[in-house]
Amino acid sequence: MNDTKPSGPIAAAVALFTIRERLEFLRLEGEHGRIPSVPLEEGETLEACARRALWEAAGIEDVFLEQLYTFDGRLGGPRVVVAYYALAPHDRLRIRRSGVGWMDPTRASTLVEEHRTIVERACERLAGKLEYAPIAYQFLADRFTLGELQSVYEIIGRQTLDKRNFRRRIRASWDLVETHDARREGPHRPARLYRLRDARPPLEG
Amino acid sequence: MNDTKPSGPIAAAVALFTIRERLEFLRLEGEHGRIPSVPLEEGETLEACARRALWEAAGIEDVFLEQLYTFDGRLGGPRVVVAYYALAPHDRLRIRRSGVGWMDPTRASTLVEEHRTIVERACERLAGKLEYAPIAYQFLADRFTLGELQSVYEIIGRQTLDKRNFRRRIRASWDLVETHDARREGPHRPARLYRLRDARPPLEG
DNA sequence: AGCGTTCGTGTATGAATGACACCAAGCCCT
DNA sequence: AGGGCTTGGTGTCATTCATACACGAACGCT
Repeated sequence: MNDTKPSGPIAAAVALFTIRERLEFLRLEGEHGRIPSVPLEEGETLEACARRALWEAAGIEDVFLEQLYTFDGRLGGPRVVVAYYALAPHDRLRIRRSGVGWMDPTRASTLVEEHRTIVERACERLAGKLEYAPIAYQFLADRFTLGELQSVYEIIGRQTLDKRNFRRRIRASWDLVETHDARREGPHRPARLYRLRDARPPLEG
Repeated sequence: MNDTKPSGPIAAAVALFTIRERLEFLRLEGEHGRIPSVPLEEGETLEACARRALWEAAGIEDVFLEQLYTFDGRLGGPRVVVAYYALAPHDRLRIRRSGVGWMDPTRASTLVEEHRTIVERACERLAGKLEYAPIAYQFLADRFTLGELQSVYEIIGRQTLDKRNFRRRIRASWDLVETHDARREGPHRPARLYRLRDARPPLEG
């Protein structure tokens, strides 16, 4: 967590995103803005190392995780940094450490350069991947409404979408299962709950 | 090049592809099938290391190179392996070392497992990227015919394409410049030569 | 009972994609 | 010189896909 502290030659860094009104990422508080990052240990896989970074920084576990890119480390830091991004529904995250908070990725410029680059590239990957892979549900609970799903797309894509066209597109490209339950929330018609068939646990895909 | 030889904790490995009738990749000869791979040196960038792997194994330089994925190394090898894939036109490659040859990627199963995985994932990435990025020209000379370009798509996609639809698609999505030259080759009508506007040198993009 | 709010559905139009056939230009051979 | 062979180069039509758009349904609240 400090540039001058000696560390192993390889580290994993994780940009964890969640949605709470807006898209946000997990940021370590401190003079130099950083995201969770720890050196790779003996016998540890890269993915395990990335998960440990989240655990040690924030006590967070069980999130969707995908490798993003590997960067040349900076002088005084690790030799290389393997960057991951992670997605999780906000209400399933239990932050068990202090010293972390959420930040709008459009304000990533306050991070140290290397971590800013990771957050920016993760945003690009995320926006791109929404278009061709069913990952948006990683921000939602196991069962979700189509309205919630549409919100994820609108927030990440920064544009409103037509409700009917959106539903047609999702139904065509995702393998959704309509449950018999609905979510009632507020003084209006309840929304049907769906789940993804074969929704795998949030492991690397 | 030998599992038991000590090496640094980080290595770069490169799957170099070219097209010569079929899609082929550069393979090191020897009992255990391998692709070029060298440990990262002090002060060297990952990309430079990947280029050095190609240089030391085959005397090849100046190819298009893109990072693919970073793997956990296997016991006895480097701690992590940063995999790259490279593309180059076959006739611009000068192989200046012995002990290397070309192999059909569908026969990658004879490689050591880690390198087989790299070749397979590189093929997937390549096929996917053809659909949305103008990289196919990396297999061709600076100036190329649309027929040559179509061949690249057909070989990698393993299916024949309609000539007129292909040309319409490419003209719509690539920024092509029609030169005033043509390539005469064989007893038939010469083909117009095109080049890509802003065709950058084959560096990482 | 009426109001406010979100949920949920179909159609009509324009855009993009896929299928399809012929003449042109060159070389070779007779 | 003419005919044959081979690859280069072009347009239209049918289908599919994407976009724009409006209204009744179900609930809670007052």
